[in-house]
Amino acid sequence: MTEDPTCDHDDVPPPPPVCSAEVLERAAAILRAAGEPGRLRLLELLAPGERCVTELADLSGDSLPTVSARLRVLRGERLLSRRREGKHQFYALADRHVAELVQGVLEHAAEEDS
Amino acid sequence: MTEDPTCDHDDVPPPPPVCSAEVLERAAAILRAAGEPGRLRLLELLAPGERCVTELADLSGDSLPTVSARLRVLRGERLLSRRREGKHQFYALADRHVAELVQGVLEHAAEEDS
DNA sequence: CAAACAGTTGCACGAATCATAGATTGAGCG
DNA sequence: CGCTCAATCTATGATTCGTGCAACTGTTTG
Repeated sequence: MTEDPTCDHDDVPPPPPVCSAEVLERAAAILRAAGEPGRLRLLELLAPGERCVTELADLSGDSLPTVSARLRVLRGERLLSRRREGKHQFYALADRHVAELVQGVLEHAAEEDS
Repeated sequence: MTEDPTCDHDDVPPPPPVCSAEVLERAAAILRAAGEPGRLRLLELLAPGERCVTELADLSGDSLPTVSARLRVLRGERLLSRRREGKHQFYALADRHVAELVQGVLEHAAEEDS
């Protein structure tokens, strides 16, 4: 916690960038929401297009309350949008930004499968 | 868990994509590692270039053991690389993929600051 | 070799998280 | 109106996670 890092560096390379704490918290929340296998699978299933909850439960093989809870978290972080049609509730990825994020991490994980 | 989703869909829009469970788990682990404000801040601080642990502790304002633990998690998920020089341990982002991921989420979070 | 500095690790505690089951709301249909 | 299906909400229990404190490893210097 010293003001001078005590490092032998005479040339402190780049200045501290640091972005606001709120943005940091928001970004972390988004990552954490997607950082669970069950929820990430839902995002993957929604990549091609919207789905209703029952479909998602069927495709993922998880119980309906569980899927609903996962969707709730994802929507809470604004990663998903919701649309009502009859007695079905259709979920979809919120925007292209989300789609790219998911696709990016999935690719990266697939590459370094080692 | 019925074979037919019971939805009124006669045209099941796109076929299920689904990627392997291991890849899903890996990707989730990566996201979860970055999905904590403290660790995300470290990633942000490392974006311009490598830093030693003491520097990072000083810049972030957190205790040295805390920073070390955070770095340990990030390196465990292969988000960081480590280099030894004298009695200093230098950490850096593992590859450009990580840098893009961090930058992407940070931008997205900054935009929808609403 | 001993001292000082840079980092790491082990342990315990408090906090947040996730899955399960059961009750509940809400929308269509006979 | 009563029934059924779709989905969400509530409460509980187990687990994981992050941090602080202290002890320890490893490296340089006198």
